Amino acid sequence: MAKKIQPIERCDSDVIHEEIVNKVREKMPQEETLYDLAELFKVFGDSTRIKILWALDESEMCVCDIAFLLNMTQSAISHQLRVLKQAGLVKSRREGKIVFYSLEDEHVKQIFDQGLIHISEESK
Amino acid sequence: MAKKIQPIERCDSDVIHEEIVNKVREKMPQEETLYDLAELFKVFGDSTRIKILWALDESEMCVCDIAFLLNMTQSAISHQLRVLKQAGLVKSRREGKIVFYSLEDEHVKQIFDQGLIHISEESK
DNA sequence: AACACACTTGAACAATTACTCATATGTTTT
DNA sequence: AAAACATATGAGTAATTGTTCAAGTGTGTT
Repeated sequence: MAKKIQPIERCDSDVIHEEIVNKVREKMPQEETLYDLAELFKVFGDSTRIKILWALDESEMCVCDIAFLLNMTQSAISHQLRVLKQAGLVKSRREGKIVFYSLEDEHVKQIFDQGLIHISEESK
Repeated sequence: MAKKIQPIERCDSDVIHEEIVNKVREKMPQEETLYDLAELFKVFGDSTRIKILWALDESEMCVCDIAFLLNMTQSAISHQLRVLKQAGLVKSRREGKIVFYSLEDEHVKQIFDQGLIHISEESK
């Protein structure tokens, strides 16, 4: 993305909404927390990764099986697994030549479910 | 992102993992559902939008107040509000010159909370 | 040792994206 | 009607990202 910043002129309704803005500012979580939260959701924001996570929620799988399941190259899957691992969403275990991946914890499913609730509401 | 596709050669462990892959494939939701889910999380995957959503969870606000709160231009905020509106996450209401935005429903907070749980687990 | 297999990694490229800037729209005030 | 304000929108741009391709690492087999 690009750069942020710059001094912003406040609109004329300043006086009117001053209190609201101050109240909201007080209650906002730390900048860093919100950034981390965005980073986490960014990881969920790709259909390949969503599919991988969904698959792993069903069963531990090796890289080549995930690639086969999703009809993608091992390389592409491996790159995405790296992203998922860095986000702390999956873990791996080597068994000879094969590396098995599985979900790191059960939060993934819960995050999915909340998303699905929104989607199903939407399509009404 | 680039394009997907291509015929993928299955790895040699075919026979061994065939059953698992088939079982997982059966249980996977529709392609479109997973795509929509990724699209939804993509919207959450930007810290500006996360901040806007968080602010609106505290209080209905007009564009210029959000811009002031986040120290960004009205234009930038307006562009992001458009994205949020298209995703069905926020709604707007005009009052004279001013347009007030608010959350469309209460799912937003719940999706946040799940994300925060993951983050706090992570930092242990 | 040489080879094959499962996976990882780095560079390159196309597609996407978040912002800026300039301009347009809609509303109120004069 | 003209001017001012709040917001929206389109084009342009720099940064980011997901995939491909080629080459690398690690493990088992011959």
